[in-house]
Amino acid sequence: MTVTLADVAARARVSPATVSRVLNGNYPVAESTRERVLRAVDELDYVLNGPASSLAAATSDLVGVLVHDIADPFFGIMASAAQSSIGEGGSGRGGGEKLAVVCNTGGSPERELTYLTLLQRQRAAAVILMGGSLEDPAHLAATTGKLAKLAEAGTRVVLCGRPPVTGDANAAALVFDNRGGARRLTEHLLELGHRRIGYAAGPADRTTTRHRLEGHRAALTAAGVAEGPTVHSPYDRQAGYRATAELLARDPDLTAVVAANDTVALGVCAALRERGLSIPGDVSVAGFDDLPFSVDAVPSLTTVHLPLHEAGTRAGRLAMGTEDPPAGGLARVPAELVVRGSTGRPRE
Amino acid sequence: MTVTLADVAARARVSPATVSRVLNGNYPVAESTRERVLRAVDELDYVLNGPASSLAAATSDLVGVLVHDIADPFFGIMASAAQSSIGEGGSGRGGGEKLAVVCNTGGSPERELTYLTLLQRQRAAAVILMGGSLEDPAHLAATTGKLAKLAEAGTRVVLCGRPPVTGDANAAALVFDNRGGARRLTEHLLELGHRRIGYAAGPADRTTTRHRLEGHRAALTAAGVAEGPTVHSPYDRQAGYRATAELLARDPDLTAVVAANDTVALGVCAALRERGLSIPGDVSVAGFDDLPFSVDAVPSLTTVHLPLHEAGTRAGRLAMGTEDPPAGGLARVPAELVVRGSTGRPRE
DNA sequence: GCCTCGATAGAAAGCGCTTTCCATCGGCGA
DNA sequence: TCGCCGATGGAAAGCGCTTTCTATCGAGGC
Repeated sequence: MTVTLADVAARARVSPATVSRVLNGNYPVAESTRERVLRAVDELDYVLNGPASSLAAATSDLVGVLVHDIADPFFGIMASAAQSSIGEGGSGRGGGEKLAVVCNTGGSPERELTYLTLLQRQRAAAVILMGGSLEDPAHLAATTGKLAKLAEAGTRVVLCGRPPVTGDANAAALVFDNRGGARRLTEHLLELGHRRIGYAAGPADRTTTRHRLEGHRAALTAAGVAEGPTVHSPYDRQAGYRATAELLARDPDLTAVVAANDTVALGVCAALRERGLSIPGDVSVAGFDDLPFSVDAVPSLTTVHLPLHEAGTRAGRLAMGTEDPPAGGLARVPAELVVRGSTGRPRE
Repeated sequence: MTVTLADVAARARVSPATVSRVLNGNYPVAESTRERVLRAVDELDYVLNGPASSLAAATSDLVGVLVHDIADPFFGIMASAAQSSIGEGGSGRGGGEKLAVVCNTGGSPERELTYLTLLQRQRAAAVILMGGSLEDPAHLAATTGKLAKLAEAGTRVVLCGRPPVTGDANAAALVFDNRGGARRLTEHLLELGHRRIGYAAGPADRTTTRHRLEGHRAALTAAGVAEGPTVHSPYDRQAGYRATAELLARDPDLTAVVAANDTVALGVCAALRERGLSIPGDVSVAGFDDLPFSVDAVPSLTTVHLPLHEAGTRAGRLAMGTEDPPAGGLARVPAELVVRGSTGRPRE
């Protein structure tokens, strides 16, 4: 029914072994033979049976990319970049065509684990975990254990924007300088003269949230400025909207609000505007990530630029083995302050 | 080294066949036996070998989701919804755990074909194609042929936001009412009194572009209003920005600009604002899709709402076979006009 | 001119699972 | 009490490929 490798072999008048060798290209085959085989493949419209191939070779050409939320451009950009760089790599088995698959964990540790198991089951060639992780110890232990098992089974593990757990030696990690970026952002606000700064943070139990908050606090401490109100909430627009009400309730005289990320900042702006507060006239607003839309916001958003595309590309290369893992298994990705229109001097 | 099904069988003192049956659950196994097996699985930390399983069963639990651009929320939202509904479906083989993998074609027909081949190779259980297709006949023929082959091999094919090619009987299709939505949008502008309307269209060779443009023109024709300038460009912000310059050059007296989608509309707004034109005071602007950010735009965007989440969910269910395919294999998804702040009466 | 060696190609043994027969066993109707 | 049936579980034959391990054939080397 379906064409098998044996059919191709018969047609090309060679053994199945030879066909396999031509297809995988890691064994010398005479040019004339190769051509004959390729012609047969073409004529029969043969498609390799992936499962059979993976079974025999004990590895597949699947690369898993785990993200918290595909619909969020933060992940979309990284995932897309990773997928491109994975697609272009060309030396592996099966003609080097790797299938990069992105999986949406929804930020849930259970689904993360489920997907990791599924990928382990498929004998994935590599796994990339994007975005910060939950700091819940139980979750951390479970995930780390699973990753160790994957690594042991020959699956390459890459972390992108996720700090490695100590002892997690077999994963290459790309970590964003969230702390430094957040610090510079708050310093910028302080330099402008702000002294009452609210902070609309992300979920309390995420590494990313903690690091950004730490950077923010470090700047305040260094300047000897008292910390303003902080509200934790999810990484979405609604959250920013609601957090703003809370922030303002806690300190009606805020002159600036720092948001966990650009999306949250959008919500903050909407809430502020609704109360008749002008930006940055009455209140300055800052985001984080520098997502594409932040330049289009009105006013355009002061934020911290994260080279998401580059990071994703690099993660993809690491997963392919095209790029050597960084020394110590960990590379820092810089975060750069971008000053735009949403921040200014406080009034009076 | 790695634990195999045979190991589990030995430990549970049953045959491999029984273990397989317990794991796949489509055969009666005594409760006590089942428990023994599951305990053994747990104790040995056994993970099924996917390739082996797929090889023997001649099908895998992979579901491919092809999108033009993951980083675009339009696709992100649909893909994410599809992935959720696929993850929750629970009756298939391997415990019903399907692995929904999203693949980024970048809008390139070649990559689309490559991914389809890769999925065919993996014996995917289903494939979902999201977003309009290129209308290039060669491409259409190639893709249709490939889809036919997939269907023939038992892979379910679902189109979501992509019109089925005639004769492509074995695919279930969800099509957006792009024509109707665009028509209502332009009618809205006409009712407001606009007579000089520019159109920042998408790429000329996409079905989506064509349908939206057709709807727009239908409204104009019905009202007896002459068509304004139209510029084709990609579906991104930059494109909208540039298109606006062109549109204004062709007709400096435009009172409204309709954009191919919300993202493009954002670029249009930016360009307009930069020239000192107020929205909607000087020029009204409308988008399409109603992506989450459009409500946050300033002014908030008048657009056409597409139930992307619902469509994605439905596509996922169709792929899982959880939902019956629509009669005739084709279901229309409504597109609803949403009037917000970016459109108003033309001046004077 | 014979033997050795490099370059190719074939034979065959799995890879780890599923699934089609069968075999077995306890219970129930006659 | 005997035979038959439904409910379970085992044996074994693959699924389609990869990959040793060999075999063969020319070309040189001495």
